[in-house]
Amino acid sequence: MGAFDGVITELQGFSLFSGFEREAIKQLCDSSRVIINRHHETVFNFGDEATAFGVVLSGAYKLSRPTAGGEDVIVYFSTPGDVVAAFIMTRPNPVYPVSVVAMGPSRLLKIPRAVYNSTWVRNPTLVTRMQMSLSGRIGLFQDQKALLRAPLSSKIAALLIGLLDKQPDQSDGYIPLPLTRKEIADSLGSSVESVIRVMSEWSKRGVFETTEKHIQILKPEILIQEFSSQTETT
Amino acid sequence: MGAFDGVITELQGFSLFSGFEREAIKQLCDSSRVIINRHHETVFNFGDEATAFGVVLSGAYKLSRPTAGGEDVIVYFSTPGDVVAAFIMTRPNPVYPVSVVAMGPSRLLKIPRAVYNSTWVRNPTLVTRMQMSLSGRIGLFQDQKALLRAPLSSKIAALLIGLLDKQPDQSDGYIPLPLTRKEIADSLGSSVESVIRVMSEWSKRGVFETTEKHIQILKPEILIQEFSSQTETT
DNA sequence: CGTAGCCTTGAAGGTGATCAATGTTTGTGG
DNA sequence: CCACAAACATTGATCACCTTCAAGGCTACG
Repeated sequence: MGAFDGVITELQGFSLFSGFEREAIKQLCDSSRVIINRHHETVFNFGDEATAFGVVLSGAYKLSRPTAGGEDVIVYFSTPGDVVAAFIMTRPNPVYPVSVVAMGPSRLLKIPRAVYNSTWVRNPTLVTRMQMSLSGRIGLFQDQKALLRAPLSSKIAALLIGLLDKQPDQSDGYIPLPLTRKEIADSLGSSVESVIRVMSEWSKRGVFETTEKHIQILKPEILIQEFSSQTETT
Repeated sequence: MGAFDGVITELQGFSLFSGFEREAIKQLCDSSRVIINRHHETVFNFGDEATAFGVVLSGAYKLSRPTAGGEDVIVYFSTPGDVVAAFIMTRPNPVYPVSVVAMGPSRLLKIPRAVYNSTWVRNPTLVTRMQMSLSGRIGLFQDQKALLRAPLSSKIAALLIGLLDKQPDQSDGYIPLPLTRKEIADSLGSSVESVIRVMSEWSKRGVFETTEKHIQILKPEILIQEFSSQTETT
């Protein structure tokens, strides 16, 4: 059990477990394992029987599901501290509602379903925190829905600002996510080409820089203005 | 307390409370009141301090929130048995994330926030059911996101089928909702005119009929085909 | 060193938004 | 009970944004 000590310390740093005793966390993570993933590796597959859920320890994972057209939609970007697939653990015969794929080198604490139903739901504090996390996710969906009629540039700006807001330290504008234009398009329900046209423009203006591993936002003001104002020539 | 007996029987009929003892339900509904609303009456206002949540008893309520453009987006249509605003009760100083407005004559059981935090979260069965309801809502959002690139006709078809699926008895294609084209547009992030153009076509073909109080779907096959197939001349 | 995935740019076309005008229904108060 | 305002429904014309299709270059990885 010594190998787990570091993990428990990591978990204590997440708001989900903040203030929890090490011993309590250890019980909540009974029989769980740390999964180490490389870029593009899949942890859970859409439609598979859901036997476990996870807590993101480091890196990031994208949650996606197929559409009728054969394309994929990215539903959510999970960053450290996020819980994935936990909310369906209480269902009778759960299947994964999304695929979970690593973005860059990432680590996930994989916890058996039985632990959720025996231990997690019995802990009132944890239940409350989970509900807050859940309602936060719903809030995100609602925010996105409110942007349905906004121009594509607003949606991209909102996405980037949203990702930045999730970072522990947002002051430097650094988003440690290997995010491709295709993934942005899949997340917004748009086409790669359109996303590129908007972002190249910003890139020229020095609004941000991207490498294959991260995004560096240099002028967040422009993004904020973009998604709050309706009248913009781009 | 006799006046409440009928309400408790109603609640027992909802999946949220199925199998609960009358006495248990009575405790969960401590200090709550039945609110009777007419068409267009507002129960909760977006941004107001959230002091209570609700359970829809009869009729329906639309959940909407304003957008940057001054328009409204309809986020969800609540029907009997649905819980509204419950998920934010555990937050420190909650405000309503949506406005709740009656669609036609409706009744809502309004429960003080304190009851949620003292009684509801202590009941493991109820917590599990709430989480299932919540994850169902998230599933809906994901389904909608998967349709982002689909033509408007598919989105409208999916909305109607979704509403029909929520009805206790769906076999007759009857949806007891006074749903306007504008509300459909606001729910899909589209314009009234576009919605009308699609629906008039269907109306001519006898796919459905609408009155000021309900929707009668006559040929669900056509709707199902519309939103599952990608190639359709309409 | 070849393939696959990603990025980029251009041209053409379509779906749906916007604007405008009019008809219809509902609810309200005199 | 009538008149009027307000909300909803409808139809047409125009236009913009974004998609689609096509083609080429770049980089990473086996």
